[in-house]
Amino acid sequence: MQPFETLDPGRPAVVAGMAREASAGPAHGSDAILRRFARFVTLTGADRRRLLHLAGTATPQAARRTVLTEARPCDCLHMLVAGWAMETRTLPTGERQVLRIRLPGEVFGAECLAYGQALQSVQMLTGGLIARIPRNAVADLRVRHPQVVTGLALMGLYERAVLQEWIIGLGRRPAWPRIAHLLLEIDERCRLSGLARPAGTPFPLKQRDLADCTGLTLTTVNRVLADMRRRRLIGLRAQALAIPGRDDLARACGFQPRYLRPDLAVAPGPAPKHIASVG
Amino acid sequence: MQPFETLDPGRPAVVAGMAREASAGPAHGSDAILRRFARFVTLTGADRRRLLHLAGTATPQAARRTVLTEARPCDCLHMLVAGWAMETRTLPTGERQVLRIRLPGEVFGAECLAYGQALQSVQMLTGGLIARIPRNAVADLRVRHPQVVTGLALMGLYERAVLQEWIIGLGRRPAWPRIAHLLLEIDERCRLSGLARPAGTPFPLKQRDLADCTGLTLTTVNRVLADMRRRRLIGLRAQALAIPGRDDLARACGFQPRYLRPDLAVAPGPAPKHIASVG
DNA sequence: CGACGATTTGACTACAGTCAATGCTTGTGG
DNA sequence: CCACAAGCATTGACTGTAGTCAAATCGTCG
Repeated sequence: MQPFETLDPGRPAVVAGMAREASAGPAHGSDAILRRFARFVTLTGADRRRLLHLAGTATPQAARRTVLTEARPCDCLHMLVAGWAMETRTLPTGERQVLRIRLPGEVFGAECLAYGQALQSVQMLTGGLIARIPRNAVADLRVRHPQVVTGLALMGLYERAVLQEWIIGLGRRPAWPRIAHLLLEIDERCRLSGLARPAGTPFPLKQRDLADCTGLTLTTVNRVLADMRRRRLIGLRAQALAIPGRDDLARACGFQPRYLRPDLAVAPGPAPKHIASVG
Repeated sequence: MQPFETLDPGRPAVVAGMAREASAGPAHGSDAILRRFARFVTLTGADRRRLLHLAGTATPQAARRTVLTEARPCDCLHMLVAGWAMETRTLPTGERQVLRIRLPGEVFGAECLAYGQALQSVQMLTGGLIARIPRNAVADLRVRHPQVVTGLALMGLYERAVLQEWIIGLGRRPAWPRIAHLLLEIDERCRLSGLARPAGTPFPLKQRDLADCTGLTLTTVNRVLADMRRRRLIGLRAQALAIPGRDDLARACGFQPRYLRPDLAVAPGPAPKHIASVG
C-alpha cells in the first residue's frame, strides 16, 4: 500500500519545531483561512488582505504542543493557519475529554474574548502555524471588516451544531456507532475543507485521542476499530483514514451530514416519520 | 413544607393554553428578555423598546407543546418571553437526547438562520409565551440595533460553554456526579436569572427529562435522586428544587460555575495543579 | 372513584471498564 | 547498522456500573 506521503496530515510547515514552508505554494499556509471563510461569507479584497496579513503573523508550533491552557487568562482570538489541533478539558481525576477537533484554517478561542480566560486547553495534533489576534484587532475587524465578523458568527453556529452532535453521540449512541459517527464526521469535514485525497483523508489522531473524544476507554476504541477493519468498513494506517464502507457505516450509526453543510439547500417536506409531528 | 406557590416554575402567563397576565407587572412577561440581555450588553432605550415590541408579539404556548420540530424548514429566531423549554433530538430508535434547557427570556433557534431549518425540536416544559422574529426583522436589528446583535453573539458563546460542560459530563462523569452537576447548573442559572426563591428554585423537569439530559435511564436517575435525598443533599418536590448540601454536592461533582459567569472578573494566577502547564 | 402519568423498587443482564501482559513501530544514540 | 527505549497498538480475563424488564405504589385530576 502507498506510504501516503501525499496525505501528510497537516504537518506542512513544521518539522521538529522549525517552520519549513510557512509561505510556500497557494495550497499551503494562510490559504486555508480564506477558503474556510469563503464557505460562510463573501469577503471583499480588503477583507482577504486583512486576514492574510493577520495569518502572516503566525508562529510555528510543534506537534503535541499545548498552545492554550484552560483557566489561564487570555485575551486573544487564535487562528490555526496550518496543522490540526484539538480542544480538551482535563478533570481533577486526570481524565481528559476532547471537545472538538480543529482543522487547518479554523479560528478558535473566541470564548476568551467573553470570559477573559481560556475555558479549555488547545493542543496541536500535528505541527502547524498559529496566529494570535489581540482584542483590539478584533475590535478593528468589527468596524472595518464586518463580513469577517459575520463569518465568525456563522462559524460559531456551525460549531455549536457539531457540539450538539457530539452530545447525541455521548448520550445515546453505543460505542460502535459512536466511533463510526466520529470517523465519518472527521472524514466529511476533511472533504469539505479540501483535505481529502483519493487514498483517504489525513488522520493524525491516536487511539488515545479517539477514546478521549468519545468518552470511551482506549481498550474499547481498539476493539471497535479492529472490528471495523475486519468488516472492511475502514482502513486506518499511517496517519490516514480510508472508508470503503462509507454507506454501510453511515447507515449503521445514523450519520447525516446535514449539520456539516450549512450551505446546503433546505430539503422541503415533513419531518422524518420517527418524530412526533406536533408543531 | 410550603406548597411553593411562589415557586411557580415559569407558568406565569398560561393556564390550560390561555394567556392570563401576558403583560402584567414588570416582574412578568417581556421583562425577562431585557434582564437577560442586560447581563451581556448595555442596551440603549431604543434597543429596549424594539425588544419589548418584538416580545409583545409573543403567543401563548401550553406546557409540553412542541413549538419547533427538527428538520422542518424554519427561517425565524425565537424568543422565549416566558416559561421554560427544552431543546431535544430524537434518534431513529425513538430515544431522545435533551440538548439544553431554556429559561424565561432566552433566545433560541439562531441556527435556523444559517441552516434554513431547525436542527432540533423545542418543547415547552411549562406554559409560556413565544415570539417569532422573522429573518428580515433580524436583518433590521443588525442595522439599527447592533448592540442587540452583539448580545446575541455573546449569548452564543455562553451557550457553547454550557454545551461543552454537558460534553464533559456525558463523556467523563459517572451517573451520580453527572446528575449532581446538572442540578447545580440549573440551580445556578436560575439564581443568575433571578428566578430563585428562598425555599429553592423552580424545577419543572420530570425524571424522564433528567434522564434524557444526562443520557441515563429513568431507573438510574430515580435511584441517584433517592440517594441524594437520603443524604439530605437535595430536596426535590412539587416542581421545586432546594439544595441544602450545595457545597458538598459541588465538591462531589467538581462543579465550578465559572462558565456560567462570563461577567466574572478573571482570577489571575496559574492553571489548576492537575493540568500539565506546558503553554 | 378511576385513569393516567410519574415515581419507586427489585431481580437480572450486559456493555464497556479495569487490570495486566505482550507485540509492534518509530526514533535515538552508540 | 544495530540496540534500546518510549510510545502506541493489541489481546485476554475479569469486574462493575448502569441498563433492561417488570411490577407496585403514589398522586393528581376529571
